[in-house]
Amino acid sequence: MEETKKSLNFIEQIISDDLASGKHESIITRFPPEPNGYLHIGHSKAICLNFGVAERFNGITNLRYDDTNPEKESQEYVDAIRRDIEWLGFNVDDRIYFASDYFGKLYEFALDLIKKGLAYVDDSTAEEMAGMKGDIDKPGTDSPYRSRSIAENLSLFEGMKNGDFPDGARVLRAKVDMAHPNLLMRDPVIYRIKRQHHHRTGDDWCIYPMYDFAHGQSDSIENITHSLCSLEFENHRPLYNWFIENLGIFPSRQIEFSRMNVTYMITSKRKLLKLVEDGVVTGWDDPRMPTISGMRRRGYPPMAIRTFCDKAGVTKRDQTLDIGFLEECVRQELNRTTDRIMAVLNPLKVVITNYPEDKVEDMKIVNNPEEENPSYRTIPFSRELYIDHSDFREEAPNRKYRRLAPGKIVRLKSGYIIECEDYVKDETTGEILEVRCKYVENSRSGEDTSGLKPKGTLSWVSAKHAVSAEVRLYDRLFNDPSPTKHKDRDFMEFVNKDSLSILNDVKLEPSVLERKSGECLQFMRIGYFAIDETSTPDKMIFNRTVTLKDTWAKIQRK
RNA sequence: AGCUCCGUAGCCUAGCGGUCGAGGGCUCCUGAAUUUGACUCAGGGAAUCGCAGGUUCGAAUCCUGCCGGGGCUUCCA
Repeated sequence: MEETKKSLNFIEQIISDDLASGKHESIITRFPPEPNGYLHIGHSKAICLNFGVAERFNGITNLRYDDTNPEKESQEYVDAIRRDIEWLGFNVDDRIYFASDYFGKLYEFALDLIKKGLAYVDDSTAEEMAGMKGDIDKPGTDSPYRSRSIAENLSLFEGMKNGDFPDGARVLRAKVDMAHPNLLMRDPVIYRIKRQHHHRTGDDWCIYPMYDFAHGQSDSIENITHSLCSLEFENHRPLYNWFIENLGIFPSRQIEFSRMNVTYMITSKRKLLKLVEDGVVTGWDDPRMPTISGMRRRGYPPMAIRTFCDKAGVTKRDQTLDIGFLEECVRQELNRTTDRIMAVLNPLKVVITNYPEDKVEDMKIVNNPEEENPSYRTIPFSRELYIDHSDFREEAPNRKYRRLAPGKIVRLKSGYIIECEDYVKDETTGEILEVRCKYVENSRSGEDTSGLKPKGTLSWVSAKHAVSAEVRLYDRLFNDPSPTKHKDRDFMEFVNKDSLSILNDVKLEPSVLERKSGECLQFMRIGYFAIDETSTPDKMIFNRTVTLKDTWAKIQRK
């Protein structure tokens, strides 16, 4: 059966046309992060787009660090960015570049512009320049230095490069048009003096190119055919093209798409940094962070993030995706890949009164029923078990209730059917301390001849075999879907104070001790949990990745 | 206000002049099945295609105007 061809997004259509018309024989895209922060969910869209589109059209993608502002950049970020991209599953081994590698060429480009009479050294202060820039509806005025001779510009620019002038004393500007309706075209600054140690070029340079002078030319140097960026750079495109035309270099084409927003998440590097610095979270990789490293630690599988980005699509409209959609992608991926284990978050002791004191049975249980050829393991069953507090009520609330209550029977998953006879309650606190049940001897899972049909199935753990662990329950970091969209309120006001709650005595089946750090498991009937990187066999720590869908909770809410 | 981009259900998206009395996904609702109230399956609800004109035998698709929303006035990227 022919699969219906997936439609092309608008960028893929452009590429497809360029290939069909012969404008390009093959394509090259690039992902150009500035190494001044960690990659987040928004970047993952750009990554998936650039690498995905290249893959689709048999092209290639460069990772290019846009490291032209040493003030904020560092090797730490360079490493983290690469790790995140590779974790998402994209190979960049032999295609890693740095804008800083082009500083020499960029300098030559600047010289070329000066010689063509298209760039000049300006001695004005930043304030003076701002004053001459004009306004949104007022044309700017020419700088008094705009008409300097080529020779003077050449020597002054060389002086800038040689460190003859203090930081900020002069800048190199492109000579475009001070009356241009697009503010970015009013003689933009293209080089500034900044004595700042660069993480790669060290102290080789004391002048650094601005974004507009570095980005397009770097694209061009690498023969990038399609330079995909977010909408905020739309106004930069005329400048991007102006430099390429006037320099007469390879014409890369910039195409803008809307960036991805996700409800209850923020994607401003500055704001994320504030969360880290203020100690709202434990670091860039805190499982509540929308960073790729945070999502990794949380247990989100890379494929889920990729699927999410692919399903989100690529357009130029403002895009705000429901965080529930992301979580659904995570569940879908985890459902097919994770093993199910027995876990009890809030342990309540169950004593099987008619089960022998010292008897232990190995019960067979499937690891992951979604696999084509499922494998099995065993878990111990004994007289004293734990079930979850939420699975017992002193009285069934309604006919839909399928769990345990006095007089009710229930199936213990992969174990026996039990009937509740009695329970022990602390009369002062009202807390249920213990539930007493009888098991049905011929109801053993897989060989049940009892004929009983309990409505509910509970998860359980043998008390004396249980492993106690810490479980971190994460909730959304903000309690407002768009914390940064309020004109009169700071996003920090919306931080969810209850975004983390810790359970210290979660009971797990003993097989968890064999699981590796980072592994994600389904706690049956509860959710997906990833073993934290700080977890040890002596003290296991799990991060809740996402809950399972919970229809019962929905019914109760009504 | 000047430039620029965008406007299809609560959210994302398909659509490229007739096959659209607008398709898909998420969400929502109902039912079936179930040793996970998960997964799966069946069905259902939800869209004045921003508005108004125009072109055309025919417009979500083309044109014009209007309305609404976003971005831009850093020696950041």
